[in-house]
Amino acid sequence: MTTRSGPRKRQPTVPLPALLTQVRDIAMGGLHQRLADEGFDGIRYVHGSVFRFIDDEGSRLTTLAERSGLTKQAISELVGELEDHGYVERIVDKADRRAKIIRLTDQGRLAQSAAARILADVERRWSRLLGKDDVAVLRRALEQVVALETADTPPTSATP
Amino acid sequence: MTTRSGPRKRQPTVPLPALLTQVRDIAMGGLHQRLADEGFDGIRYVHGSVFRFIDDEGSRLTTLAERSGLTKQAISELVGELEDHGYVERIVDKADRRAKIIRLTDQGRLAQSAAARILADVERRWSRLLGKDDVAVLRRALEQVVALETADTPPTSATP
DNA sequence: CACGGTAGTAAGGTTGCCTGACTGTCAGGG
DNA sequence: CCCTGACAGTCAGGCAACCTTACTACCGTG
Repeated sequence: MTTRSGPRKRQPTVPLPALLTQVRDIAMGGLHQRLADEGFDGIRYVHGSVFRFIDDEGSRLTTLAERSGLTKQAISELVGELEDHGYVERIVDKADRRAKIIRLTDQGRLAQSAAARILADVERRWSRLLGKDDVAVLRRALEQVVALETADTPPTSATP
Repeated sequence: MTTRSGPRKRQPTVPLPALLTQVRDIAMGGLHQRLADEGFDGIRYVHGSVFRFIDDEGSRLTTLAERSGLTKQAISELVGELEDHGYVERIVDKADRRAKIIRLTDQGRLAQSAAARILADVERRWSRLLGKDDVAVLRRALEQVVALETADTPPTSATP
């Protein structure tokens, strides 16, 4: 049975934050569904913080933490999981033996580009459904809000 | 120390889900900041699921759970917290003594309309910053995506 | 070469949910 | 009637995704 919503009173417009969350969940749901379909196993929403922020030559844990706005411990756990699934590897930095370079494996690179491709597909699909211009405006508007309203707020994780 | 992001390689465009999350967090942050400023104490993000879905005449726990997509237990805890802060009250339904009607107190109604007012302000502010039309398109696009992509997915919480 | 700073790890706590099991109440049929 | 299945809500316990505090190993500089 289909989640009866019952008769809503009040509530003329859906609050914007709720809309944003719903749309994000739709996009993320589609992304991870298709990643799983393509055989990329064990990738969870949160792992986006690694895939999104890692450099091609690899990055330090600390760097990933700074960029994602998470703590080193949080990132460390995510990296550990991705390592277990073979998407990244930790290699000791020979120039600074305190540090380890987190680097995508070949499989990791595949997953990363698959994710990018799928998200591009999602945007194209939406362009088809509601018009190319509207989706372009959507994206631009979101980017501008972030640019204008971010005095100095660290990014709140959020996966690709 | 302003969260040095370092030189990003790759990543031509910010992934859409990340943008959506960032914008939502900006809106929600502003909302709760201003609610706190206006003296509405103890309201947390998650409480939105109650304020958003409760009817003016009050609603049952089960109804709130269905509408929000959360479990009865989760909603129950949120309601308990709001009750502690005086925003809602649980009254036994005389027609069905299994049920309790969750109803906003006067203070709760104040908070609810303050939230609506503040969110409207946020949208107005963004209209000023990036053009009325763009924000209108933004909203419409989000609503359409939800409408078109939601076969039968229960709403994922998301606060007002 | 001592010492403050940085890279990463370890341990444990908090938040926001969930599942499963339970109590009390309702309503329809035997 | 009252019995039984369904429903409203609560209780207990668990898990995910974070966080803070505390530590060890290594770096570079004076």
